[in-house]
Amino acid sequence: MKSYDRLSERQRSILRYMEQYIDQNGFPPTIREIGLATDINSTSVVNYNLNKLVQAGYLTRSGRVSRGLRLVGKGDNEMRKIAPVNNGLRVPMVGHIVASEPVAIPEDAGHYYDQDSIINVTPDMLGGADPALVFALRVKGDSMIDAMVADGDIVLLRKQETAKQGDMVAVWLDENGETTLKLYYPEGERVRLQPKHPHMAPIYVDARHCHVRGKVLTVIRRVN
Amino acid sequence: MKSYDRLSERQRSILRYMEQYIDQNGFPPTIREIGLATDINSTSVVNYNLNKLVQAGYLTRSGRVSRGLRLVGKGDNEMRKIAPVNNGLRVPMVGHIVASEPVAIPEDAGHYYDQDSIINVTPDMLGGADPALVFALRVKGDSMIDAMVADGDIVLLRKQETAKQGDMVAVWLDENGETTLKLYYPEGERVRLQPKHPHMAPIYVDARHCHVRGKVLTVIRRVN
DNA sequence: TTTGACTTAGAACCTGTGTTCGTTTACAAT
DNA sequence: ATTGTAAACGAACACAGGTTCTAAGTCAAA
Repeated sequence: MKSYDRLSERQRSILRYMEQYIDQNGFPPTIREIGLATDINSTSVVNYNLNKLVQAGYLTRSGRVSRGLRLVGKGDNEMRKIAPVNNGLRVPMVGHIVASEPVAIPEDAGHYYDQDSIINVTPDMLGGADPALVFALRVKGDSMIDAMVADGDIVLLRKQETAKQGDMVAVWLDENGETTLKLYYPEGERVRLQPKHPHMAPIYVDARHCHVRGKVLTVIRRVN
Repeated sequence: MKSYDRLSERQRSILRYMEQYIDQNGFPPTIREIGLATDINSTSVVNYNLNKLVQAGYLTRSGRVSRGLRLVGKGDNEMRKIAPVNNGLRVPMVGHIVASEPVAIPEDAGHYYDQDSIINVTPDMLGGADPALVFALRVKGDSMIDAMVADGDIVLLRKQETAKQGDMVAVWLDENGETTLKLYYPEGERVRLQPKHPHMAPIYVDARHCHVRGKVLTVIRRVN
């Protein structure tokens, strides 16, 4: 994963246009307007490059709303963000975690996540884990609500096949044919999977049919 | 047309909302958003009043364009320059949010936060909000567990005194003498505070004794 | 009471606009 | 050549959101 993102001429051109457009109109342009102005004949390409710019930290987007663009770094007050700060890390979003569907865990080498699915995080969110082993999943459905994880949440996991008592892990259950997030408590032959929500009964499964995929490091939930 | 029209309360309300919204999001609101915020339940009425405001010279419109609104006399040139900005932003952690204790919200005036209480986040976690208005709180206790927020979680909030329907907000309740996180649903004289957890009964409070402190943008939970 | 200007509602309509997806090209590495 | 990946394309989709229309409620003046 190459880490220098030199902006392409196109991306620079988009920024230039946006700056001018906003200054001129008081609101950001649409994807199609950007395309027209920068000689891009496909909205998806504009969209693609906009996401690149978000990754590079040049702007932020409000998903699914028209003109939901915003240039980062508008004249702020104070020192707030002055300090260079450690750079963000980039973590691959390898898919969704849904009940009744296995999770595609990135194998040692062959990973093929598309660029769009890379999220930025800060080092402290990894809790010291090797960034190379960290991946992200988006939670679909409320099946993990008893683990205090809601639909749409993003979980950062560290790839590993074992777990310590009390770890919050993503486990594949042969029996149920699904992957879930639970608290992990090995008890000899069997494993107790304790929902995090108080007053909810634990699940017991055979240790041989319970495969740890990764340990949860952080849960991120974007609200609205 | 008599040009000396004093603005109606509604129209003034629209202007107020627009100003706040633009400041907050960097682009103007939609007709429907305006309606929602100013208790107008018909898009045509909003449209009607917007045209009035144009007549009165308070704003200009770009026909048949989404968010084609522009406050007149409002900063055209606000020094929006493209600042590369690396992926990290710094957000002050202003304290804890606990049942039965008020939250210290940072005031506009110059404030000084000590190093330890600053956390790093990435721009996309702010959902387009002005970084200068964002602050963080650490959740103490399980009192907000019905809002899917657990002990130890960090919540990123945007400082604001108003909220839209469905927003997850930090509200101060005179009655209970505490601040909590809930989903905000204004219903005329009263406010319905809906816990996020399904199958849990909402709380109803008098709108006058319910003060919004900030809107939750993101919830971050470090596991283990 | 009637009239007419002003304001509000609600729904229907339809274009604008973000999103997604299958495909294709360019280029570098193996 | 073969493979893998970044980048581009264009079409289709879905719904957000501006526009328009009909109807009705308010209120002051006649």
